[in-house]
Amino acid sequence: MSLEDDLLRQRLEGVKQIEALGFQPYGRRFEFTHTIPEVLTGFSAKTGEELEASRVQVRIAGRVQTIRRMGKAGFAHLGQSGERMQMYVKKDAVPENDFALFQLLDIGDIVGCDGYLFRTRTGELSVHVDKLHFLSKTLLSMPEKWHGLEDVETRYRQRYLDLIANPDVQKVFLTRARVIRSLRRQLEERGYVEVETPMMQSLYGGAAARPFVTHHNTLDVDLYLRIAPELYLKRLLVGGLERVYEINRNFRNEGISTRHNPEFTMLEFYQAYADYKVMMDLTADLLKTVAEDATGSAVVNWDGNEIDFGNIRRLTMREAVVEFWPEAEKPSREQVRDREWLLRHSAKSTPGEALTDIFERVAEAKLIQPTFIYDYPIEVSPLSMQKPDEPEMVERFEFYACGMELANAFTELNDPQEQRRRFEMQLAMRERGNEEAHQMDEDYIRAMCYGMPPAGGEGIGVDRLTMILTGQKSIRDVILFPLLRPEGEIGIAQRLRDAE
RNA sequence: GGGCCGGUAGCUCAGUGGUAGAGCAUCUGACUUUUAAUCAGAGGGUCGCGGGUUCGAGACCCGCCCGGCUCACCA
Repeated sequence: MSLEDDLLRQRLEGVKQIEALGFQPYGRRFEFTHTIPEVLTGFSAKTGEELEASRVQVRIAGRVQTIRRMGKAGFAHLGQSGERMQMYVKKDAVPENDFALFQLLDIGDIVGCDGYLFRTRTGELSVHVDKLHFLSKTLLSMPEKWHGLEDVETRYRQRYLDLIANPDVQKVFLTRARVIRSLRRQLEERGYVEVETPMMQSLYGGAAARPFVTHHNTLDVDLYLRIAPELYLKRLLVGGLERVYEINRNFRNEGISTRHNPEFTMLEFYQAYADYKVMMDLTADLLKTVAEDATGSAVVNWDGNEIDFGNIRRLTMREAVVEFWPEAEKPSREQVRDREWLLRHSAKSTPGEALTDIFERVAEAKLIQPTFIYDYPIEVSPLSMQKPDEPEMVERFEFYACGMELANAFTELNDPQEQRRRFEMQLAMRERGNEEAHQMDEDYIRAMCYGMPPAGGEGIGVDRLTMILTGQKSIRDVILFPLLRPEGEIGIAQRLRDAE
């Protein structure tokens, strides 16, 4: 018999013993007086004498993290929301069956207790238990108390176990929630309206990426999971919703890496009568405030670097190429706008694609401090408006930090004739085999034919922003259930059946 | 997809060709203020899977599976 099956039998035997003592192994509603964090914030400052004088009675609940039994008494720590509280269970202070129950507890069980607060001989704030409550039995053994759960694969596949064993993981996801809450609040304060647009689309667009395909049976049509909500949000601008935003998932059928998950969360927002410069100023405000809301400071540490969201540089793409050129002899300002020079320094076939390619190779990884890169070539920007004085460039910026692209924004193209020409250019690219070229979206053009207000629009990658604000180096550490290959046979049902 | 690294007890990890190990967890016993409790004892392993080399493989070779990092593409 394997150890694990042996353990399962022992635990199931424990369930019967718990029932025999008159407790329910899987309990019901439990009304506590304090959460463990509330007890700690409320009473950590009190001395033992003060606690003795006021005799504070509490009822708490949590998961058993440690047990130290010493004959006719013992200690256990209960964990809740990443904090822990010690309980002291003494044979003559609790009913007989409660002490028997204490003897049966396993690490990982969920229990509650009544008792009064006191300080132990070593000074730890603890609950002097007078009644135990059993709430839920664990049948499997918990990860080791000192190292926690470190196996990365298990942490992602069984995130619940990761959250139990590694309190810092809970903190990351609580910070993620604060990031999203802050973004929502800031946009709402500026009059933005949250909307939901289709995740399943018969035409996909708004970005350059390969899609996931699915099928609707009744309509008998193939549908794509969206790669971006952009084209729908701009239809809403046409309809008169002048400030809209959506925070939701995009799906891109591309590679997986520390910075890419096939489904990821994007904030997209559009503001009528604005342009990319307005969006840039707005983004600077949003990012500074979201950093403060999520972490308490506009300055955060990421991979050993102080990242200051209160101080964002602004460089054109060409300036960035010059500044980050790896050799001592840097190109001149004239060279980085010279068609021949650009094509000589890249394998791409147009000057604009070449400039973008050179920028990505030369500058992107070095953009550690928060930076806006603006003025992009038209070839890589099919939905952006041209610069009035320089038609081969568009009014577009991206935001970079920690060597990652975090946001992409532009003055939205609202001329239907020009949009039609851009789509036709993309179709030509598609026919030449570019799978990621934009599809023609006639309804989008039709919407624009009714008049789309001038507007600025932007997308911000919420997962990557959260990575920086929580100091995580892999996107999987800010996504609760990142995509992995399906696991093989687990076999728990069979084991439970065998142990019954 | 390429390159590099990893998979040994429930967990964290040792183990460079010769009897599969440690700590935590588990089980038994002792212990009424411990806190990585302590003390005494015990059980627990298809060494990711499949081939091969060898008198002998956890280790060496080949293939496969799963994961991590990285490059390429993307946000």
